[in-house]
Amino acid sequence: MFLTEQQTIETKIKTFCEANGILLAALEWKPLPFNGEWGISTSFFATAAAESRLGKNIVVAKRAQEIAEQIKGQLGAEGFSRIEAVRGYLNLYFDTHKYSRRVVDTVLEQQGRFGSGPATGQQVMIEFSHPNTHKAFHVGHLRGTILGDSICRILDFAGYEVVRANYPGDMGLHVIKWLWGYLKYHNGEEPSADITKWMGEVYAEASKRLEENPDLETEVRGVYARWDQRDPEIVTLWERTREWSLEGFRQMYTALDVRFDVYYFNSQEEKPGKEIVDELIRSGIASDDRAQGGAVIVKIDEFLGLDKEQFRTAVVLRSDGTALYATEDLALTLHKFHDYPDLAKSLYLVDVRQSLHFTQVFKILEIAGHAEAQKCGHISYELVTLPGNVVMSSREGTVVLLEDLLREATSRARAEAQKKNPALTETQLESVAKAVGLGALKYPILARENTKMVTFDWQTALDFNGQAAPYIQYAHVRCNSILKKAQGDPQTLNFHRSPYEYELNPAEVQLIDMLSRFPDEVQRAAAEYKPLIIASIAYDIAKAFAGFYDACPVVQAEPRIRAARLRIVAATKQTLANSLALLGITAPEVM
RNA sequence: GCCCCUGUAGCUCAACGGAUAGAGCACCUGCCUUCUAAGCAGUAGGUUGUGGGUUCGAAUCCCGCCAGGGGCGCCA
Repeated sequence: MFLTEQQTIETKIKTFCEANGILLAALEWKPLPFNGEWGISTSFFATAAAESRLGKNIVVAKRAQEIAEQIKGQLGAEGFSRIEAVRGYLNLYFDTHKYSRRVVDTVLEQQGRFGSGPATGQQVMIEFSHPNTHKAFHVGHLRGTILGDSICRILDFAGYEVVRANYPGDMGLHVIKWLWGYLKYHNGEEPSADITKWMGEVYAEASKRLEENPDLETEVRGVYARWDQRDPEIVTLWERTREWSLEGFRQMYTALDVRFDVYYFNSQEEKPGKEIVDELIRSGIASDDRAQGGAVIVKIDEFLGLDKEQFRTAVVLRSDGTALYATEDLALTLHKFHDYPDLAKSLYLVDVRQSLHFTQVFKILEIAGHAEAQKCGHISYELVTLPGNVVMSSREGTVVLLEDLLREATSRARAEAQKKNPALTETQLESVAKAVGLGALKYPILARENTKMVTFDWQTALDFNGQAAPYIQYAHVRCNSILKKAQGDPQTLNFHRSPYEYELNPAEVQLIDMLSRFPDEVQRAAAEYKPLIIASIAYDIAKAFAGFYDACPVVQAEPRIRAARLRIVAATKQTLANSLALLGITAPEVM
C-alpha cells in the first residue's frame, strides 16, 4: 500500500551505506508487528553479522542497532508519520488516519471482490468427496467434502479457474455385497426418505449376515459372476440402485451447499484402465505374472534403479484379470487431461492413507511417458475418528451419519436462536437454524491443519460458543443491526468518504488492521490449500469487531465519528461475509 | 526394516526463520435501562516431547532419540 514510499527510503539507505562504507545486506521489508500503529520494518542483523564474519570485533545485536540509528539520523520521515530505530530494527510508521481510510475505502469499493486475487489464467482441477454408492455417508466423508469445497472456493477467489470433480465408487466388492443383500432380504423395496442412510443400512445388514454366516460368501461370489457376465437382471438392478445413491448424494450436497462441475465413475475407468495396463506390459514397464498365478505388477524402484525403498512395487491388475482401484486411477488421471487439456494442475484430495497409492500411480504414468502426470498431486488430510481412536467404518457400524448430525445441529441451532432472539419469524428461524447449524459443523473441521486428526464428539460439533462459526456469524449480524439502525440518516446514505480526523480508538484501529490482512491471507490459503488460514482470519476479524463493538458507539456517536464508523462497520460486514463465503458458511443478516 | 504424519497452557488448537509463543474450552472475578450478553473486560495457567546442530535470531530448518497414529504385491 505504501510501496512508493518504501522504495524511496530504500534508495536513501543504500546511498548512505555506500557513502559510509557499510556493506549492506539485502533489505527485507516486513509489516511491523501491529501494536496500535501500522508500519513496515527492516533489520540490520544480516549486515552486522557479515561484518562480524569479516573479523570485526563487534556484538551483532549492538552493531545492528548502531547502524539502524545512524540511518535513522539520515532520513527524513517523508511519507511516513515517524521513524524509529529499536533493537536492530528500523521501523517506519504510516500515518494512522490515512492508512485507515485507504483500507476501509478499498473494502467498500471492491465489496464482494475484496480480498480476491487477479486472474492467473490457470485452470486447476480438484477431485474431492468421492463417496461410495450403496454405502452410508458418514462424518468421516464429511471432512474431505467440506475441505474440498472450501479449497475450491479459495482457489477460485484467489484467481484460479477451478474445476470441481467428483469420483464416486459405483462398482466394487461393496456394491456386489449390497446387491446380494438386497435381492435376498429386501427385494422390491424402495428407499425411504433418507436414501443414503437406508442404502447404508442395507449394506451394514449384508455385512453382518455374511459375518455371522460365512457360507453365504458363495452366494455373493455368484452375484459377482453374474455381474461379470453382464446378467441383465443384475445390471439393471445395479443401474437402478446406483441411481438411488446418486440421488441421495445430490440431496446431501445440496444440504451442505457443495457442488461439482464434473462426475467421473470408477465403473467407467475399468476398461480404459485395463488397456493402459496392457500397454504397460507391452512396453516392459509392468510384468505380467498371471501365468505363474501372480498379478500384474510394476516394480517401480527396480525400474528406476533406486537402492532404497521409495516407490516400491505396485499391483496394477489382479491375478484373475479384474481391475483394482489402481487400474482405474491410471485411466482416470489421463481421462481428466483428455477432458480438460489445459489443466495446469490436477489435484486429488484424498485421505492420508492413500499417499503411497497416488505417488505410485503418478510415477508409473510418468515412466510410461505421460508428461501430464507431473501436473498431478495428492493433497492429503487426516481422518476423523471417534473417541478412543476408533475409525469410522460402515461395515462395523461405527459411524456418525451425516443425516443425523445435520438434523441434530439444525435443531439445536433452532432452539438456541429461538431462545436468544424470540422476535424471529418462522421463516427467519428456519434459515438461521440452517446457517448456524451447518456453520457450526463445518468450522471446526476447516479450522484445523489438514494433517491433524479430528476426533469427533457431539459436544464440540455442536458448540456454538467461542471460537466457532456462530461467533463469526454473530459479528456479521451485529454489523447488520448497526447499519439497519442507521438507515435514513443522510450521513449514512451517501456513505461519502470520511476523513477520520478524530482520534481513532485502539479497538477500531485493531479492527481495521484485521481487515487489511484479508487479501494476503487469501493468497496464502490458496498457495497452501489451507482453509485453516481463512478460518483464523475470519475469527480474528470477528474478535476485533467484538472489541470495537464494545468500545466504540456508532449510532450514538457525534456525526463525523458516526459517519466514519458506519463505514468501518460496513467494511467489516463485507469482509466477514467474504471470508465466510470461502469456508462455505452462510453469513446471516439476523440471528 | 523402509516411508509419511503428529507431539506447544489442565483439555482442543493457533503462531509467512524475527521483537514479550497466542486463542477457545474449563476454573475464578466483574459487566445488560445502551448498536442483540451467541458478547466484553480481568485473574490464572509454558523448560514448545527430548538431545545435539545450523543461524545474529529456532516452536518453525537439519540430524539422532522417545512417544502416538498411519502406509508398505492383488482393500479402497
